[in-house]
Amino acid sequence: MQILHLTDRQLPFDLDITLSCGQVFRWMKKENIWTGIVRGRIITISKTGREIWYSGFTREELIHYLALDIEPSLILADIRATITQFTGLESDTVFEKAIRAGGGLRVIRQEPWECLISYICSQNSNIPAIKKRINLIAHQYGRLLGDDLYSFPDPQELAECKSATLRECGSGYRADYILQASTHIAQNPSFLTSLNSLSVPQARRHLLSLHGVGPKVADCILLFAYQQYAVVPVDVWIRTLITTCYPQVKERALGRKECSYNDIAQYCQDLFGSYAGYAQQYLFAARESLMAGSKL
DNA sequence: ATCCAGGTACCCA
DNA sequence: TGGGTACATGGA
Repeated sequence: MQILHLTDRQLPFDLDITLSCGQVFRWMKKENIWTGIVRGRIITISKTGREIWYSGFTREELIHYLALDIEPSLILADIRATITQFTGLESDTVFEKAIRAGGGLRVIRQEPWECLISYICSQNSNIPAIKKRINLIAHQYGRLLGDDLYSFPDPQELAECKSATLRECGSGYRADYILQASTHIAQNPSFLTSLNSLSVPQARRHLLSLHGVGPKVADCILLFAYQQYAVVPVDVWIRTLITTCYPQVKERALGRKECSYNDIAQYCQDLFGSYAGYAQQYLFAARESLMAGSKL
């Protein structure tokens, strides 16, 4: 067990929100200790005040995974400046409310492979169901690491499994998506790492070529696994929240019945700027209180 | 019981 | 391109 003391520049940091907000699905909290599996290793993290107690990671790995090397104040300042520039207003009530609720949230650095499968699994499901599904897949196909904790299966391991048993993990119709993506990655081992050297639009096109990966899933992977902080995944919550809190966005539908995926994403990028994806996470994490506040 | 969820593929005009 | 629908499953 090691200790990391957070500096002023690393604040605010909220471990609970960061690991439970629905960006990553396999962390579990028991008696103030979070346990997770990253790259086949068991990791524990807990936080009391400014001290982070951890095991399984080196200090550098911990900082990298939790993105503690990025100063939240700089991100916040950038987003606020863009809001002011775009709206002409001094501050944004909705965004500030989200920050008060969850300003300590960090967008963590996930492994591309597990992130890809996780978000294929996520479609048309609520977060508790997604967590259960992914944990069942790890339990079924991963290696036992100890204490009922399993590694996330690698592409070969998943590619070799049967559609029917995948469905027993609660995957439903997503089983074939998982299978096809696994097969593709197993046959093209450099697929995910090669995305690092591509532009965002190119990387997005590559991700969209996978069966079962649409715009929302591709954008989640770009944001969570490739640190493309300007990318804004648009799920049903964000769509509802943006159209409710920022009704001006409907002007962008231009004769169409509803805003398109891209209308919403582009509006967020115009409003929040180069950290729009980060801003999206703040809004997503605070969605209940924000929607309650807007009486809808 | 009914509705809905960090959507996508597929079809049609 | 935009609009509609089926899809398996589990949570609330």
